[in-house]
Amino acid sequence: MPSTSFPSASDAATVRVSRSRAILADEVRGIPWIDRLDEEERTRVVDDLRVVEVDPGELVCRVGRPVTYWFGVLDGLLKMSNDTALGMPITFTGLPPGGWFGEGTVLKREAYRYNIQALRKSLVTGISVATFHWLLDRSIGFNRYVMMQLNERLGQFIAAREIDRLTSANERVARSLGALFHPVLYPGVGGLLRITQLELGYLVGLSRQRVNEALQALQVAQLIRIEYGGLRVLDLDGLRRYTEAVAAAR
DNA sequence: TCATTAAATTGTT
DNA sequence: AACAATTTAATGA
Repeated sequence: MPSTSFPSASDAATVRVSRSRAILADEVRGIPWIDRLDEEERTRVVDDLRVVEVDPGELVCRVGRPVTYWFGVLDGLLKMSNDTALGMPITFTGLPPGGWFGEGTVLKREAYRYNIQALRKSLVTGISVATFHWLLDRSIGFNRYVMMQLNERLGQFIAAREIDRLTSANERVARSLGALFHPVLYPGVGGLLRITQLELGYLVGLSRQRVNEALQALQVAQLIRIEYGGLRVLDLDGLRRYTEAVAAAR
């Protein structure tokens, strides 16, 4: 298992729907918008929801493929990325538990505009395009959630552009973590983000060593606490405001 | 439930 | 990239 490279999207397998199963009652609780629905809506949704286990490197959806589902992460960690014209992959964001994606393309019934790849063994669920639109046509609560989602996601993309311009590795890690700990977008994360330093490296585009170094700096700055297989946030605002100048002033 | 072993993750060079 | 140290997960009595 080489630690330097991650399977590229081009030669990775795509998850098949035939591998999916029905959702368990316990797993339904991990869906942030389920409480916004009434009895009838919830029944139809639970009936429609499919769950599939995704192995590291596997693709949940691929650029250009027709939209089939609106996806959500129940457990694990996914990466949203795209290939530039030059063939270099650019990571937009990580998707921790509680995150839902693809609403933009589902809304317009277009093809997916990015690749979603599992960084680790993950549990992914989703509802069909038909059910998505059915909900959109009758549930105000669902509409509010989707609107919030679109709005917050826009903010994330803007933040991602800023992160790309940052030269300091410490700052990049800090800002990326700030995005990953988004309490509204990823309510499943809570105070503890389950992510290894290797996975964070794939996400931010840094070596594991450099990520380790950055995390230690952030821990010294009292912004996070490093735990085995994960990170705990102590100061979310501080993470987002973090700059090298502040650290140097210590 | 506990002890042992294997695997995963972190810290360091 | 390699290595040692640490933590967790798996196994079986």
